[in-house]
Amino acid sequence: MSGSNGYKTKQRDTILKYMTDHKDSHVTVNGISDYLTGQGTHVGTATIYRHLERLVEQGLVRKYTVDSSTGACFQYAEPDRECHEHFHLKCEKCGRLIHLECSRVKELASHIFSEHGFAVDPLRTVFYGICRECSESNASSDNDTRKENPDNE
Amino acid sequence: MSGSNGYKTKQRDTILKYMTDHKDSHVTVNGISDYLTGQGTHVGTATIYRHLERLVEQGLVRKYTVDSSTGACFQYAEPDRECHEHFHLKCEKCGRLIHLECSRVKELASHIFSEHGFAVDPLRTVFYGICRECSESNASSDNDTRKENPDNE
DNA sequence: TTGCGTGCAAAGGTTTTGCATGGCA
DNA sequence: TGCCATGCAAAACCTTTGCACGCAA
Repeated sequence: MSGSNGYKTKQRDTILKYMTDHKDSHVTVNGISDYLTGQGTHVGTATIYRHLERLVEQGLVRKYTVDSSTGACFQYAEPDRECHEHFHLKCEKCGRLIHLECSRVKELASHIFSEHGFAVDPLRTVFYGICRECSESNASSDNDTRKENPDNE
Repeated sequence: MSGSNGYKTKQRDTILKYMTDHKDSHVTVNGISDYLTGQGTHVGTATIYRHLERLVEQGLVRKYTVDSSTGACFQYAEPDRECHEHFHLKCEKCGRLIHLECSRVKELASHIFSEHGFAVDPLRTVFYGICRECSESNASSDNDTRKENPDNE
């Protein structure tokens, strides 16, 4: 347990600011790097990885792994309200990652815990299926949108 | 949606046998490859990937992604049981796969479809978390009950 | 014979690591 | 001044893809 969070550097502030500015969506290391480079505030990839890893350890950032062939997703976790738990829907057709902020899902997690003794981890749990757009366009023709980079809304 | 499962080859049988022999634990591509090579039945990595991908599409195998920096995990799913009817809980501690027969979960799937337009696929969706036994013994200090990592490090 | 399956290697992508340098405390 | 942080590149992985050849049907 190290009491210090490390030095306060410009890169640390830059990354943390980016995370808090995008706390409503999940981001990738590539996305962060590209954005910062575009802003003229280039930060090395290794530095981003190292900071993100530390932030995850500190509980300030959550790490999602949707697919093993794509990269990891990160999202800022507000330290105030830990109840900010939502689940993710992953469309197997277009690869989109949808945030599901729904009380019913949280109720189910509570039910599974109280009745079945299983503590569901929202961080790891992803619902796989077909999203509305894809299921509508699926009936007519085949859209062969392979699984690839998730968008960033 | 092709009705055929492809040719019946020696490699296909070998991989499928390995999966059914290890249906109580999840395995990695590397683990399969190493084991088969040790047995003198070498199968190319690409072939393993291609077969696993097909088996996942057929619903015979489930694919887990625990972490993006490690590889994907696969586990055989018995076709006998009506696994399309219920969901699965995967304990991240002991690796056990729990079949959850619960109407509340099905209700949730219906809710997500009707309200959010997303058709959840029960075959692919797995709830990650900690099972009752592991959370009870969690107070003590057994941390790594990994039974399926022969030579990781 | 036809066409899929296989193996090997190369490619493509993500994440980690080594090392010299720069910056915080 | 002493370390930690950073950047760059290389390394280490995981996974996919291309292509020639083999084998099932």
